[in-house]
Amino acid sequence: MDQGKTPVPSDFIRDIIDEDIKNGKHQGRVATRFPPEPNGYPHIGHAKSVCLNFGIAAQYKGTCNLRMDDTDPTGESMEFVESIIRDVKWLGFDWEDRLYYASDYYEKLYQFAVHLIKMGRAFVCQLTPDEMREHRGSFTEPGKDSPCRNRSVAENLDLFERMRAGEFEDGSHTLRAKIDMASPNITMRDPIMYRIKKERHYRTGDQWCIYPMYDFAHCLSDSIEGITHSICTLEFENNRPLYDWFLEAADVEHRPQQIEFARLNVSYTVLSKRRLIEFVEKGIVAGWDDPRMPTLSGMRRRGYTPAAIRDFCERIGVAKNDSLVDMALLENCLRDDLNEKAPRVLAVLRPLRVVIENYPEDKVEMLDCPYHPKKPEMGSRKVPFSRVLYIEKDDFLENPPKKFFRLSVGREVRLRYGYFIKCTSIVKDPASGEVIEIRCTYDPETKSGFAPDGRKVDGTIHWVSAAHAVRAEVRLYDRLFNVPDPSREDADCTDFLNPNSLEVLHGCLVEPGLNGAAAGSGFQFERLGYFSVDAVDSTEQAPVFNRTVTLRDSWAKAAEKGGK
RNA sequence: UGGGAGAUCGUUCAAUGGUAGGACAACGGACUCUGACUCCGUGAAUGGGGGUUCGAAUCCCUCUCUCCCAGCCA
Repeated sequence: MDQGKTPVPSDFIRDIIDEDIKNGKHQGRVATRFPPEPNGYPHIGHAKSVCLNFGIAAQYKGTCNLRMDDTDPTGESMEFVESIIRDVKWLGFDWEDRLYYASDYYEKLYQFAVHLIKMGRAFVCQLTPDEMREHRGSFTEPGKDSPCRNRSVAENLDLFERMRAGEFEDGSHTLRAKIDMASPNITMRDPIMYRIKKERHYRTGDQWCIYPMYDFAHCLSDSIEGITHSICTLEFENNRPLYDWFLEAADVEHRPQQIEFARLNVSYTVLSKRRLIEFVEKGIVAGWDDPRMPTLSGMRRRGYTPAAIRDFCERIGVAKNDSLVDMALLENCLRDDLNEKAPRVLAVLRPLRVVIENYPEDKVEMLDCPYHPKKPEMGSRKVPFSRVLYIEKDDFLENPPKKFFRLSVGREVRLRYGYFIKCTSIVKDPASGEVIEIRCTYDPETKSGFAPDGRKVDGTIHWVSAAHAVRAEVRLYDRLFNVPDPSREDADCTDFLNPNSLEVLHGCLVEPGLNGAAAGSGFQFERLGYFSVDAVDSTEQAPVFNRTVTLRDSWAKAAEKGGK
């Protein structure tokens, strides 16, 4: 597993832990957990939590458990469990043998519930959902006690047992904590602990028809596992008193501490699981691993590296402010990592034919091209050079503006790791007027990349040999949305979908060495960006590339400004 | 509206009574067989108003704004 950069641990959570250790709380032990509900694929927002929890555990030489918080059978599945396991592993974290499921605690939780009933702290309620809502009151008005609130312990015990036995219909009965219907914190108004759902659970099957609610299950699961610091997101702040209440009421010896931090938001993307599910179901994207998705599986397929994501999670920091992190930071982290690791190769996305008139017809030279300009240890490969080449369409302009460093009639450029070539004339399609071929001469003395007479060229462009190049399909991805904060702009953020988030390029040409390159491997196409192999066409062995991220391009930026 | 939480460069995270700093973004320059990379530099912030103090981002008061809570979701 590749290692990321060293963590820079300093945030309010670590301050709390330092203080706890100083005070000997939990005997100085640190135990965290990452507790996803397996009802979707994990995304970059989960990565923040994963890095935080596992990072803290590592820093304090503690442990971090992976726990499936599967207390609601609706929407949960083994497919999602598997995606979580795969992606957390991929990120580079190891929970050793500590993979747990809240569903494994169902019996224990049931016994805790029985205990609460016996202590007179919970009761079976027969209010309908509508009545329950009505009894709950509002922000400004206190709630009303349920008529069932003062049942005897014996009756509650009996009813709860029968709930478990399946005697009642969904929604007809609930088990509720007896707290305070007048609490200003609505979470504390006799919250539901168990509901009846005669639904098959992906792990426990039909064994249970009552399922514990989050607030009841989570704190006790933490306690069972000996978690010391239960780190969750800000929306659970209101639930913290309840977290503590259940721990106290259940009379457990171990009392974890809940700490909340702000969840991640990234500009131009949406990280709401509900919405991601919607994109998949509506076919807005091709699936959970669509390279445009902010899911870890999508990002992996796009060519993101675990190290880049870990680095990002460190750089964004941990705080309690609502924040919207600039996508540019994520891309910067990725470029930082890829810049070190990605081999450089030659590829042409939009080919323009070049004929070198003074180069022999049948001659082929194998030019030595290093894989990384600053890392000779990465080695090199031989790339064929011949009379007919293809260059990037963008690298030739018939009427170049002043600061254009590339090819134009009468101008000379260097072919990367090749020769200087000079454009002598162009061939146009008589019908469209489009430039379809450019004719050049080369200077045989410039093979080293330099001219013996010391003359310089403005630009160096990339190329492939026509006779040797491999055809490839290249998919260019862009942000899924065209507003920075789609989820805050409107309830239905699909109004802000970027229609150009995917562009498929056929007829791209890559250097021969990329023939049959392994799926998942990543490269930098010189001057074009970072690309990763999505798949290899089984019949032609032709690679299909995803563009991982673009290179910074000051020319494009200048051109964009100048054009306006 | 009741309760909870938060407000620092464009963005994000620091600074916990003593020179407001880093990263990303922006801009400028140097270098360059990738207009990349790298390096150097510049501009840029304490939500408003009071108070305490020799000194306040930090403590107090007040105002404003933002987010979360009225699922038998998590």
